[in-house]
Amino acid sequence: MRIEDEIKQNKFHSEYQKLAINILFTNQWLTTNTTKILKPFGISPQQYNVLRILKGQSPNAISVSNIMDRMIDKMSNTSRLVEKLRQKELIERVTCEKDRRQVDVKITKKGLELLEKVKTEMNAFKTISNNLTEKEAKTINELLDKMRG
Amino acid sequence: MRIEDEIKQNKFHSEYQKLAINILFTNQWLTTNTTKILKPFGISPQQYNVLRILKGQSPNAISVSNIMDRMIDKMSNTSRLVEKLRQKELIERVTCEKDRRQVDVKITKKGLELLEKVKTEMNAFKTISNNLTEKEAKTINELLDKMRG
DNA sequence: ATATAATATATGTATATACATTAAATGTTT
DNA sequence: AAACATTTAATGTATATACATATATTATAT
Repeated sequence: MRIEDEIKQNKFHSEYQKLAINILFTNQWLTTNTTKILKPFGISPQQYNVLRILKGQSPNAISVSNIMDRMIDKMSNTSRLVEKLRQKELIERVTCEKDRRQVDVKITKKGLELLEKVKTEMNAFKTISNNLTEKEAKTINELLDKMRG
Repeated sequence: MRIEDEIKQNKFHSEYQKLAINILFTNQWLTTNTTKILKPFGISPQQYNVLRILKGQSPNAISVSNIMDRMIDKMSNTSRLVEKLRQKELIERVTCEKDRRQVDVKITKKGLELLEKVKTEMNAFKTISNNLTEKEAKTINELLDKMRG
């Protein structure tokens, strides 16, 4: 559905202004869908992001600031997100011996198992790949990168 | 900067997965920039969205649910956002006489003046139009609409 | 060696968000 | 008209977020 109809606004100041609004709206659409998929698993999209970062490093541990660098939302409160995941036993947290300021974080077996289950559900959300060709997806990716400069 | 470098992830499962992450990241980038511009004016991006919707209807008033339909983020707590704006005297709120469940909301002179000042600052944020041609912006708009189905 | 700066993480706080529930007014059915 | 359903808005509540500040540790400068 056209963004014009989604937010009942039929004129935009420019194609650029429309693009800004379209990105905000599309993000909302995507986040709502993801949140719904994750809800039965008891984790938020941001916690999911952290788990996937940790899976990428597994079986190694990485520091909290290292996680932050890799997060989609840089402004997140990574310490508290990590603590939430620890309470659910999805990750482990140990003070680094070499630099005692750092905290080494590692995904647990339980965390990896949860990600596997989530993956099945995520694969069911095929709207994007149903509606776009791979070439079109690539075009958007290149233009978004160009846009941010 | 390429999304790969922004989040230090050099391989993606597919162009589609990369696109989902790119949209989330670009949204974050855009929201951070907008929040910074709005901060000196004491309003959040969501409050700004409501003000612009009301400006679009001005000098007429519209109901809270009507505002919600036009908002980028449909899940927002429009009642509370409206109340915040009323406290700042940027909008007025009157119970509708014809249907006493409804509340008619209208932007004030002060609200319109604030939007004018914000506009000047927003115009200074030219990153998008500097980095993309109008045709490229249009391409993304069309593809995002297509993507959501 | 001591003072100062820089770094890593955690905490405090106000606001925002998601979602469920409530309350009031209006519509619909019988 | 009475009972029930729907709509509109507000409120309650738990969690998340943004941003400032604090604390501990390590690095650097004097």
